[in-house]
This record gives sequence, C-alpha cells and structure tokens, in this order.
Amino acid sequence: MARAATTSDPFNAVAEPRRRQILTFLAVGERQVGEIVAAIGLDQPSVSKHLGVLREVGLVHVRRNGRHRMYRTNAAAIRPLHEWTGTFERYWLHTLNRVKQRAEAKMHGETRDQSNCGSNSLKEKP
Amino acid sequence: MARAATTSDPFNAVAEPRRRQILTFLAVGERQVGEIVAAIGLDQPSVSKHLGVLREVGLVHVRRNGRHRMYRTNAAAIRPLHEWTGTFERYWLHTLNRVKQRAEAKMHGETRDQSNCGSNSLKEKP
DNA sequence: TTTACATATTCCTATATAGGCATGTATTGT
DNA sequence: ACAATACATGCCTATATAGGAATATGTAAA
Repeated sequence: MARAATTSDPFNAVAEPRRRQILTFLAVGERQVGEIVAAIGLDQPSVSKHLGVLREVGLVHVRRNGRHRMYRTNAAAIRPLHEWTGTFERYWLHTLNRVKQRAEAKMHGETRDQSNCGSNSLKEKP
Repeated sequence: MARAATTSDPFNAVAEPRRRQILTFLAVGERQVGEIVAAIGLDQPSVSKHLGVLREVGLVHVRRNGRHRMYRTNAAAIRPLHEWTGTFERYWLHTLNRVKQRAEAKMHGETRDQSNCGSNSLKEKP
C-alpha cells in the first residue's frame, strides 16, 4: 500500500512544513487567502490546495466575506496532537533528570544546587 | 515536487500511525524487534523499515544485544513536536473560554461559578 | 450586463512511499 | 564448520501527493 493520505488525519496534514507555516500564520486571527499567499511566498493555487487539506481535517475554519474567504486556525483540532506528544513528557523529563544527575555527580557534590536556576520542573519520581 | 520524505523530520515520521504505535510501545522500555512485531501485528520487514525511518530522524535509539537489537523511544526527539503544538494552546484555551462564557450566559448568570470545577486554567486576557 | 478580482479546481508530472516477498548478514548454538 | 535465529535490505507495485500552469467559479464594481 502507499503512504496514508494527508487528508486522513491532522498528523498527516501537519507533516507538511508549508501547512504548519499557514497554521501559525492563521492562529493569530482571520486572514484572506491573498494575505496568506503574500506571507507564505507560494503561488495562490498551491496555497488554496493546502487550505483545502487543512479544511478537510478540520484544522482551519472558513468564512465567506464578499469575494474574500477568511481563514482561521482551529486550534482545538491541534490539541489531540499536543496531548499525544505530551504522553512522552515524563520520559523526556526522566532523560533530562539523568543528564542533570550525571552533571551533578561530575561536580563531586561541590557547589551544590548552584546550577538549579529555576528549572525545578526536572524533578520526577524514580 | 512530490511529498516530503518521511525521513526528513519527526513531523513526517510521526504522521504514520504504525510508527506512532511503535513509539508508544517503545516508550516504556527497551524491546527487541521480535516483540514489536508481535505487539504491532505487522510483518517483520515492515517493522524493520519503520524502525529505520524512526532511527533516521532520531526518534528511537538502538542497542545491540547479541543477535537482538534493543529499540527504545527517544522521547527527547518528540519534545519539539509537543512544543510546536503547544504554541496553539492559548488559542484553544481561548475558544474553550468563549464556549464556557456562552454557557454561563445561557444560565442568565444564575448558579454562578458552579461550573468552575477546578479548571481555572481557562482564564485568559481578552 | 460586462469587467475585474479573489479563490477553487482540474490536469499533469516527478517523487516518495508502505507493504509484500525474497534475500543478505551478523551472531549464537552444536 | 554448519545450522538456526534475528534483523536489515533490495526489489516491485499501487497509491498519494506537491507544485506548476491553465481554467472554472463566484462576487462585486462600473
């Protein structure tokens, strides 16, 4: 079988750098397609197609305003991605913790807690 | 041009559902390929190829142990994705806030703050 | 209505898979 | 050394783009 369709889910849709760019640009507020074209530096049909993909997976909302179409990022649709990646947080925190512990061990316990400049979020249960 | 390579970055690598499955499976601890094959329910060559992609973008680490290869998720490589999606958090919180405000308005202001059950993170400046 | 403007859609091509199957390779057991 | 085990790779095919060019569609202005 071939690769999964980009329209199948947000993960695939977001895999394209241009679409991430568009989502970032549209997160602040509504913009019409022409503004996106100018901002992204891609030809209009390509932008329209990317917007089509983003629309199909629900990552953007559209509103018609005269002969313009106002696009806006639907941040709620990005939330599942944030939550999935977040399930790995305790693992990378654990890694950082080990790195930190090694660094402290290398100091032979001297100048203790000097390097702990406000990054207490590294604490975790073993 | 065609679609970007899955080996180009973590975003593309993670777009594949099977690879997300593998990453989740390997997050808890080291596993050898045979275990992944059994857990994912995909033939061995396919799993090896997915592992190859994950390796190239740094999403997994490998260690040789006799004739086995122990794979493990490199959670740190997932962190950038979490942070990118996190940049949209204030926007979806804002949306949730508006939904909440509408719900409260519908109640005509009665039974005020009853629905605010510990989700104070919804507060945001307008 | 005719014209201009803003977008979407269609057609076409080069590229990159994902999965199935067969084979190569490294390491251990006998 | 030889066989078995555990993976990795190579080959092949159907599929799905991403981007470019040209065209269709829809709406507002003259």
